[in-house]
Amino acid sequence: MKNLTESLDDITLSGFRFFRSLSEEELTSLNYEKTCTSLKKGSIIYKEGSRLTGFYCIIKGIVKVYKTGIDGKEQIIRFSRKGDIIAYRSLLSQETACTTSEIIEDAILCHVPYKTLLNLIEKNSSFSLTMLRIICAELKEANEYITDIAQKTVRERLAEVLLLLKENFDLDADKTLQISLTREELANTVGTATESIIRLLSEFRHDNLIELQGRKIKIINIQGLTKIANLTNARS
Amino acid sequence: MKNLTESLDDITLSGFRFFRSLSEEELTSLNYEKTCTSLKKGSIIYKEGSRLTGFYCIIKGIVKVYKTGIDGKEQIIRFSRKGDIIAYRSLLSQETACTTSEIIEDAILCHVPYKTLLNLIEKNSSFSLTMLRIICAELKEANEYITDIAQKTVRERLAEVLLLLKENFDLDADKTLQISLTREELANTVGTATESIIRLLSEFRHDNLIELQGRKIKIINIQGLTKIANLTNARS
DNA sequence: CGGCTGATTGAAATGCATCAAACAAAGTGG
DNA sequence: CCACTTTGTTTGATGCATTTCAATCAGCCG
Repeated sequence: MKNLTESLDDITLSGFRFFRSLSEEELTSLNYEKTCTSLKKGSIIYKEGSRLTGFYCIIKGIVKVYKTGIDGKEQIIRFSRKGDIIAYRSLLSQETACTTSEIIEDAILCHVPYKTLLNLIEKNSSFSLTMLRIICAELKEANEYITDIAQKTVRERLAEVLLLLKENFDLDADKTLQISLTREELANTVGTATESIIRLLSEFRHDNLIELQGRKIKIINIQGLTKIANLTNARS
Repeated sequence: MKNLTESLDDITLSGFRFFRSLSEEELTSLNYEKTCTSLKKGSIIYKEGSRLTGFYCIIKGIVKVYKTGIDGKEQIIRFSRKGDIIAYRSLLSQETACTTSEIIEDAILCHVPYKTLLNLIEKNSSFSLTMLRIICAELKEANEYITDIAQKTVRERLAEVLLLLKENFDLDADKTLQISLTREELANTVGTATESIIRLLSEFRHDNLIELQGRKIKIINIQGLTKIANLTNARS
C-alpha cells in the first residue's frame, strides 16, 4: 500500500500528449497542483449533474463516459483510455457535468484543478490550440456518430463499433479485443437493446467474422466487418 | 448593385458575440482582413472534402450544415443563424471540411482567414476561451442529440426538433416557425424518412398540437409537444 | 446452497422504411 | 399560353428490422 501511494506521487504528466506544449516551468507547477488517484473498476469519477473542480487525465485504465436517457438507460458517449482527458467540456463551460464517468478497467487518474487549466489557457496559446484541436476532434466524432445512428442499421453500427474498439484498444496476439464489455454496455454504445446485440454477435460468429468466449471478442475477419459497417445492408 | 457592394464593405464584426473579447485594434485589423459576401438560397458555402481557407460568421440569413451519409442521404447537423460561426471545426483541425454548408435563407456571410484566427488565438487568450466555450457548447448539443437519436422514437424526436427550432428561430406574431424547411429537410434533421415526417406532422395537426400551411408550421400547443418529446433537460 | 447478475433464446408486437402511385405547385420551353 | 418536366407532398399497402416480454440458463460469490 505504501508503495502504491508513493508511485502515485511520482507520476509526471510530461509524457502525455495533451501537455506536450508546456514549458519546463509549467510542467513543474502542473505536477505540483495535480492529484493522482487509483480507482477500481466500477468506481464513479463524477456523476451527471455534479459540480466539477477540475478535469482528469487518464494515466492508466479505461473509463466509460455516458449520458443517462429515458428510464435511466445509458447512452455511452465514449471510452477513454491512457492519455485521454475527461470532464473538461462541462468544466470549461462552467456547468455541472452533463455525463457520468465510470471506471471499467482499474485506473489511475490525475485530477487537474480548474484554476490550473485556466492559467494554462491564459499563458500558453500553444496549449490553447492543442485543447481546441482535441475538442474539435471529439466534435467531429460526435457528428459522425449522429449520422451513423440516424442512417445505419443496428447491424451496421455494431460492426462499426467493433472496428472502432479495435482501433482504440488494439488486439492482443490472439486478435482478441483488449477491452471487456458486458452485452449491455455494447448495446448502450451501439444504441440498441441488449438482446439485439446478443443476436447479432451470434450471427457475426456464425458468419466467421468474430469468435466469442464470454466477454472476450476475437476479431477474425476485419474485411468482412468493414464491408458490413460501411456499405449497404445487402446481406451477402 | 453598387449600394449592395458598399453596404457589404461597411459591415463590422464588432457587434457579434463571438468577437466580444477583441481589442479595438484587433477589431480594426479583423474588419480589414474579413470578406463579406451576399448569398442566395441554395448556394453552397463549402462542400464536404473541400479545403477551407477560413471560417465564416453569419451576419444574416440561415445556413444548414449537413453530412452526407449512405446513398448520399443528408444528415443535418445544425441550422446556423445570425452570429453563429461555421467551418471553424475542420479549419482548426486543419482537415478538409467534414460537412457541407448550404444557404436556406438568403444570407450575408463574413469570411475570416485562417491566419487571422490563429493570430487571435495566439495573442488573445480571452478570445481562445470564448472559442473553447463555443465548441464545448456545440459538443454538448451533439452528445445530447446522440442520446436522443439512440433512445427516442421518431415521434418524440420530431416533437423535440420542432421545439428546438422554436427556441432558435422564434415564432412570429402568429406563432409560426420563422424557418422554412422542406419535409425532406425536416426528415434529414430528425433522422428518418420523408414519409414518416409527413405522417407524423399530420398526426400532430390532428391532435391540435400544430397547424400546417405548406411549409409554414404553426406551434399551438407547446406543452403537448414537450410532453411528447419526453424532455428531461428543461431548456429555457 | 440460494441469490445474484448477466447471457441467451423464443415468440409476439410494432414502429418505421420502402415501394408505388397520385397529386400539387412551379418552372421551362416551344 | 399551354403542354411538359421537375420537384415536393401526400396517402396506402407491405415487409422487415428491431423492440419487448418472458423464460431459461450460466457463472459467480458469500
